[in-house]
Amino acid sequence: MNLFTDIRARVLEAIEALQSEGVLPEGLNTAPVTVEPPRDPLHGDMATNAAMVLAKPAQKKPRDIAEALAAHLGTDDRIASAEVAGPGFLNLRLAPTVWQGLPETVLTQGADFGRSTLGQGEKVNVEYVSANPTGPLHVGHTRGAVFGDALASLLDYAGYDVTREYYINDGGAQVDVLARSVYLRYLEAQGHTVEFADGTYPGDYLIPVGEALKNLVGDKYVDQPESVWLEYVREFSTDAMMEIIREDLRLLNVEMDSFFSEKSLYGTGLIESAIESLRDKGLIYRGVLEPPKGKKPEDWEPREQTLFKSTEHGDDVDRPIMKSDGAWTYFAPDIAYHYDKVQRGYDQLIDVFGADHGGYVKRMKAAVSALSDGKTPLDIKLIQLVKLFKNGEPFKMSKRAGTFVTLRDVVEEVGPDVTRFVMLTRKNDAPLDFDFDKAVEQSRDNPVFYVQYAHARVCSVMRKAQAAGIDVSDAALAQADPALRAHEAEQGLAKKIAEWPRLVEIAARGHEPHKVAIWLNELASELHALWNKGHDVPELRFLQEDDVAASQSKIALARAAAVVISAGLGILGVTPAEEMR
RNA sequence: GCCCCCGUAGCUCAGCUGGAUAGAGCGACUGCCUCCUAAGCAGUAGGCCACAGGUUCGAAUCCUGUCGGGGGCGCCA
Repeated sequence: MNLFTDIRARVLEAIEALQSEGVLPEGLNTAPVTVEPPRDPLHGDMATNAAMVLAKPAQKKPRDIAEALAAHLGTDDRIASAEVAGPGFLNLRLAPTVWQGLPETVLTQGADFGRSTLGQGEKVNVEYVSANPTGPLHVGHTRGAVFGDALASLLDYAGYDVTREYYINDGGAQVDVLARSVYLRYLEAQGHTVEFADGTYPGDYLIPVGEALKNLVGDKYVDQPESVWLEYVREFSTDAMMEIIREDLRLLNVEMDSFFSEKSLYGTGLIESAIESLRDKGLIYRGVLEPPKGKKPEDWEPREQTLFKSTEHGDDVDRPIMKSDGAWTYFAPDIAYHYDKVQRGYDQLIDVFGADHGGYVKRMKAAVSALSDGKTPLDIKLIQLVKLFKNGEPFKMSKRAGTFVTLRDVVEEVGPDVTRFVMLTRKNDAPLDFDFDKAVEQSRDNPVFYVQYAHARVCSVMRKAQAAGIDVSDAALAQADPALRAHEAEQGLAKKIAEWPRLVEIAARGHEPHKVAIWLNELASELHALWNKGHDVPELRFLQEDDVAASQSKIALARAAAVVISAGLGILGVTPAEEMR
């Protein structure tokens, strides 16, 4: 149930009525008509721009249209008043009974209040994390993991059929590097002294992998050339790394529906058929690219390569898909992978990349556009860096030295709930400061705590009420008398709650889960405010001494807020706290 | 040189598929605990929404340009 779309539908009815009365001409485009909360609550509960956007096509004064609409809308018993304001806004005030009745709706629908049909069951593939299987996940991956997971949940809640997918980059040279590094650890486990040259991974996390390899194959690969052991060790190592990564994701409560291996594209004809598909469209040719300007390419020399005409689909230059030695570039398997996604019948694709991959956005979009004949939209969300702070000091990491702050480090320090929430309080494309101290601080400026606390307060009231023998089951609260929560301040909270379904749609449409986190903070603020008003105005306290009916009615409102907080936190993957400790 | 992102209160940031007098937290100042958790609430102060044009009934929001910050730019993944 979305009050805003309900009322918008009512406005459109009024427009139609005016058309049949001949006041407005037929054939007006009503798509730009919106019904939204006004910036200033003094203007009312909802405002529509209908009169202003229709004024020009209808060749009438906005205020005249607004007056006519107001006359029609005034007859709806949900609408208490409709007044024309400013340049032609129509401000609507809803009947108090609408707000008083809201908790009943919420408590009847539970977590489904806010669930939307926006997605119409469309199939969406959200690809995220997709870290190279060369080591544990670090903080940067963590943000991508949390973002992708929350986005997937949000889209699911908004009515999409979502697949969470991880693309395993196990086909390139970096897994050979991994294999060599593990081989060194293997030799080490055999008692050899080894040295980690540049271009190997010196991290300690490979020590147990080397040992495990020793336990499995004994000394079979000692003193053997790479050609003997590379393939086996590579497979063994990537499997071990993926196990570590899956375990890291479990720590964050991220669960993938599907893992797609890059390696599975090689030698199976999948890359070839993807490229063939492009060739059929006349988008593959042999050619020589211009050198990039302004970047002084030291060893640049013209080479003829096999190119994808990505410029036909919005890219700046055409991109090589095959090296001059005839091997595929990394872009080729990426094309094949996305071709596979298109073939699997998704209506929409979303890729979550690190911000350092910003240069690949256009070519990937071009590829998907070409492969799907423009039918499958691809949205690429870039995740900016996470800057870590501890004791006010920036926390540095160095992958080269093998010491970096891992996902596990963060989660073990502050827990999955805090990790997830903090990472979702900023837009994906804005850098994020993550302060370990602030993240666990219990104060107003820690949004995790603040929202959790609001939920816990409601739970606290309910415990008190229950102890007093009051039935606070959702079923009982839904039956409570709405008229006993008629105070203006109580309606204020109800109005905030009523925004939830609309917020879900806005956040889902924009692929912006951070909006959920920010809105939850606002909702929590409304609840804390009402709570504190109870200090001065006893009738606003949720628990009314010796008045079961009033208590139930007011607690129903609080409980409705808690239900929505819980649903919102659920999308973010954060557990709502029952009490604070 | 080209492409992408960003520039909003002293600080950290919301708001951006155009809407009325631009918001929140922190910091500063002032109030509120005989009362469901003061781990909270209320209020005051603080702005040329980087700059200049354009589109529009209306621009922080869309377009163009300038300046400033970050990221990226053919065989590397």
